[in-house]
Amino acid sequence: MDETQALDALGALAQETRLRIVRLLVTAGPDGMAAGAIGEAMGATSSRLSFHLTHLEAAGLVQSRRDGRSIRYSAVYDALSGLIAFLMRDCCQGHPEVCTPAVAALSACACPSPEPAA
Amino acid sequence: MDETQALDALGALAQETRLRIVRLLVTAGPDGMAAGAIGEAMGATSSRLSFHLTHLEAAGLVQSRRDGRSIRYSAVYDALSGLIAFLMRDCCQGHPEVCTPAVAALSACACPSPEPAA
DNA sequence: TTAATGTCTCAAGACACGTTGAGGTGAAAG
DNA sequence: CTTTCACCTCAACGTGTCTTGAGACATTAA
Repeated sequence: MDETQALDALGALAQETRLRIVRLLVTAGPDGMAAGAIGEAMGATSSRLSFHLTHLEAAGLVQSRRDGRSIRYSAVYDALSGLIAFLMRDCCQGHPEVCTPAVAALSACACPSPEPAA
Repeated sequence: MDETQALDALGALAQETRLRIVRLLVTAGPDGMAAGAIGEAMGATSSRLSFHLTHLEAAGLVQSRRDGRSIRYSAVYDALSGLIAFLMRDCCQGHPEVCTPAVAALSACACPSPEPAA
């Protein structure tokens, strides 16, 4: 992820409704949710919801596919992990003060295998 | 870090000049840099720079202290790591697709000790 | 076809954001 | 004390963002 993509992603996440949508879709898993279900969870009108979903999709954070008369939205995990990696990149240039607490927070979660394939 | 703080931090980072300032200050280390040196690196007028530095300080991402006739700004590492932890929190609820690549990216860097004190 | 459902598009308005330029404040030097 | 330097504050302007409401499009059922 380059700076332009990171700025798009950060801008997309820097809005209450959109941040909640992404968090909702991440927990919803790969199948995602229908737009209507998201709108109900957000308490947003269809127009407002569509605006934010379009914004998130343009930023590459979510993707959509039609399913019958619904449209299902799901999180793009690569985009989110890419953004996190982008934010962590700097600290590795001799200043691990950012990385270490982040990894500690990670380890405190229930992630199965926190070590890479290498 | 709660949602409100995360939104402030994301909004502060979602702007080219501010994102570059933060990245510059993270690599600059705990001593930080004088406002003038930051402005020179950014190619920004003093007014514009001050606006963005004030914005970043209000978001808790940087802090300032006077040093002679200069004012030195430095990154607040806790805020950045807190934001990253906030973004990674969701994935741990059964969907490690976000965490794992992020940790892999971390390990690919030269961070000395990627395991917490525990 | 007609009707109902789910979602998107568009225009308009209110509001927030980023930049600029002029001017002000605090600290050091002569 | 006056000047210079480094930086901040303020008002104003153009631009972008978010919300709303009306309407259109696509899909399915009767």
